[in-house]
Amino acid sequence: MNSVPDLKGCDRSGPAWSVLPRQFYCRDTVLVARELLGKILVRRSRGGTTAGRIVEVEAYLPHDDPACHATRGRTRSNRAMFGPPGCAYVYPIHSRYCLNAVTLETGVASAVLIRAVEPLHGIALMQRRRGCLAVRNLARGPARLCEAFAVDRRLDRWNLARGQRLWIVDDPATRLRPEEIGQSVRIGVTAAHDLPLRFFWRHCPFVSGPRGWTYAQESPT
DNA sequence: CTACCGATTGACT
DNA sequence: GTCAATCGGTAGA
Repeated sequence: MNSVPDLKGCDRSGPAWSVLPRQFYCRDTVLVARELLGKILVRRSRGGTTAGRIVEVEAYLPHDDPACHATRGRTRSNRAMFGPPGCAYVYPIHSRYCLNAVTLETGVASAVLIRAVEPLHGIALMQRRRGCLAVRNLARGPARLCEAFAVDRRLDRWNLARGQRLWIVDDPATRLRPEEIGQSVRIGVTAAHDLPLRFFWRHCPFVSGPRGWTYAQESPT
């Protein structure tokens, strides 16, 4: 269950890629967000398998973060965020979907939004699902990503640590150095637009956002 | 029930 | 660069 035999063409000779365990997500949300950069998102469905490298994420915090969907309390719609870490939180917006990974601990609502991946495997399938040929645009943006990976509400609360249907694997060959990680304010949010909780792989063409942002922001701290 | 709004995208000037 | 389509979630009558 831990190997990814389907990933022809992007598998590398070296240590086997392992599914990120629940423990990975049971940590500080910003830390999880930064470490998710470079990991591989995998989706296996009846139509086939797609995989892509995570290059852009945003953190949504449990406290003092008005942009977090759970900031006004628990509802039927956002209950995934209050559930166990390591599960998916799929939220509909503008008749599309966005994929999050729940973090921290059960009962505390926090998550990492996966905003963009670099398509690695199953590109033809993504092109068909998206109705788009340009590889750069297949999964650049949270809703595009979900369409390319056939992620919808049925995967809300799905356990990403199971290694089935939808999961994330470590790629030991890819470790981002701190200077390769850019940081900026989150895109599109109206509340808390001052918090720098977006993290992305600098100089990566598969990152979303207005032109220039990719290279503009330096990471403080 | 209605009214408003959004963690978006793609088309267009 | 600007802008509107689109629809589920949420709040409020």
